[in-house]
Amino acid sequence: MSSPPESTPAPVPAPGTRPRRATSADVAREAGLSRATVGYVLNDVPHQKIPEVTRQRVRDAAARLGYTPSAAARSLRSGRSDIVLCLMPDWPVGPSVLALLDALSVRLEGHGYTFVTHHRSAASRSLAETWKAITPAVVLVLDDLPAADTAALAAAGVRVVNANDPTGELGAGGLGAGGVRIGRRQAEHLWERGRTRLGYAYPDDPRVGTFARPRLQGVRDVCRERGLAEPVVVEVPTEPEAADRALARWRAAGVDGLCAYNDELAVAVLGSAARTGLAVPAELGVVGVDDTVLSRLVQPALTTVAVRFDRAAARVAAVLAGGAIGPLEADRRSLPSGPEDELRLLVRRSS
Amino acid sequence: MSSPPESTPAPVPAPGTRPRRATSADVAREAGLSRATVGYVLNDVPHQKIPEVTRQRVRDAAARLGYTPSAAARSLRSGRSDIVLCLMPDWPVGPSVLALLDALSVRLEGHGYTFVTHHRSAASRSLAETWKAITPAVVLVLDDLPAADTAALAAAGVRVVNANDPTGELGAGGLGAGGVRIGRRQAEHLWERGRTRLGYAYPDDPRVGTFARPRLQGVRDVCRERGLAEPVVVEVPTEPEAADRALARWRAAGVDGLCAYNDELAVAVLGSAARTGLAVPAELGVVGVDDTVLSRLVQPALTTVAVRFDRAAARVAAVLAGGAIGPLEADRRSLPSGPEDELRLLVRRSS
DNA sequence: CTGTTAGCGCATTCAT
DNA sequence: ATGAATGCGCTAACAG
Repeated sequence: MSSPPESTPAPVPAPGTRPRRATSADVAREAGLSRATVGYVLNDVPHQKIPEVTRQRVRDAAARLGYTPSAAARSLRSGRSDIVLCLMPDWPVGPSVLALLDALSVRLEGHGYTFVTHHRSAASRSLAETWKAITPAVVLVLDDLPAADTAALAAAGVRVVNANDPTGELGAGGLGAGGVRIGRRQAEHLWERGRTRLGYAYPDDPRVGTFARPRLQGVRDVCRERGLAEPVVVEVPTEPEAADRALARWRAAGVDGLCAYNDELAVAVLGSAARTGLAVPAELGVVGVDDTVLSRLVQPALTTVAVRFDRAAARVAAVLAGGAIGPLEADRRSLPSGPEDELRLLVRRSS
Repeated sequence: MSSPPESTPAPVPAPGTRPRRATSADVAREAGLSRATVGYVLNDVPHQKIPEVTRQRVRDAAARLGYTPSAAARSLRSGRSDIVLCLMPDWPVGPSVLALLDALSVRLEGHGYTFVTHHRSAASRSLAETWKAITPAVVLVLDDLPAADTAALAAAGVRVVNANDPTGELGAGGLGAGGVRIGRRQAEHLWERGRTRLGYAYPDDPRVGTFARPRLQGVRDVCRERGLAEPVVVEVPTEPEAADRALARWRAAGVDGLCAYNDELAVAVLGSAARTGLAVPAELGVVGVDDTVLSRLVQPALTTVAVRFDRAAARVAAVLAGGAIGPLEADRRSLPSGPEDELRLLVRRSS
């Protein structure tokens, strides 16, 4: 199979063998220049003064050959690739996060990066294996990372951006506008509708605590500001019976307005209300988060807080791409608006 | 900031500068051997006869230095990386697909691959940019790929596996047990429950046709075999009004058993039934697909077909990892069971 | 000024 | 068990 070294050192690749990808050397040959010159032109190196004619010659040759630099060689040289690796949490992400990923992907492409995600689960091997196989330029972490991994990544010189660290590069807004604002929006809405006793449906899964805590905090803040009593927080596993029990507790406490961690829990409450004959919204107003497709389809249709991912993505991408650019700078650049504009309240029937 | 070249060309990395990653040369030095030997040992090259003592010496040194081969150098040499790239469709994937990805990730890691996904959307740049930046060993395509991209990938020698191509490497089972079986299972169940006139809720989004068509086909097949009339197929956009209209049509046609493309559409129908006062399951039996968390939470709880992703993933991973292994071989190897065992019917209240 | 030579970054593998 | 070559791109130092 291996072709023995021909006596004639043919620079012409054997026709029909395998259409080897064009390399910078090929471009150099085609243009009648050296590989160095090709590199300088194609990378727009400032120190080198190369006349426009030559530049064009190189670019033409590159185009003719369909040249694309080898990512492997490039990252071997530079130590890192153009890849932004997003580490997905091991809990099931909702559609909102997926939408954000889509938007983020487009955004980062605009900055010359390639955006990929890695879904790890409890059974996964060490994270180190993964990022070493990719040598990403940046790692975007959606939930918390084990300290060991954080340290290892830092040691390897990989920039780690944590989407939920208020002290991190993304600032308090974090990803998805920051949970506090979401909770605030829910509570404000219920208050405006005349609800005076709020409840909170908190997720059962400890893994989503990073997201849930700030949201609940937002609700708490509003209650305090408006002079309402503390919200009645109930942890609700995603099971019908659990929802029934939770609903009973809220009823006993006289709750008339309920903020749910997300649409899923909100629907659980809606289902429970239907079973037990509690009238929504007459007796209880319910607000979810995510604008899941289902939130429009359930009966009654669910009022929910949606995150505008196009905006959130723009902000996050700016931070990820601009290494030195802090969140404030980034905001001022590409966004006239802050994280608060990334939220939208969709009022439907359930509130 | 840039450190000028010292007059003393110190082979010792300046302490405290940057803890450069250990290379195979470092291991060689540490073990007092050559880089070649290190390579042979660490890669278990069969032709080379290296005594066990030496092997151990190398392994110890590698462990001591925490050596990990540079992925970049490796793929520069070999022409491809250890990455399996999954191209996500540009339509919103459901939780079932996500679960499969998780399982697949774990599985492929077992085969020495790194599994990453790329979410592209309509606004994305050319796919070529993406895979050239990654040089994956295999590309797993979830929906159809533009012909141009398929050709380009093939030309570059990248293996493309299409999850939904019955003629492809994954065989008729495809990913997720193949849609036909899913539809069959839904219809069989309704038939067993005494439903004699079936309806089908077909998704509105043309992009999911690849998944929807075979599922509907499965329902059709069962109707034919059981001597039932053709199912009443209605395209249902995910909007409440649309669901209402669809439900009206099914009622008019005397439908008493409904198969929905997925849980989402099933819930839409459930919501519509609740609004219009149609009794489920008394007057209409409803079966979804996916076992969404929500399917348990809605009222009435939804009967649904779940895919066992652990099994499906094992099968797919075996095909992806074993280049030469056909689907049949793969099945025989790691799975005593075929794709039909990858399905499970969860009977709840709605049927 | 313009463009070249040469060597680095790492792992793999043939020929010795 | 090893030296040397290979894969490809980047760039400091240098020559025309």
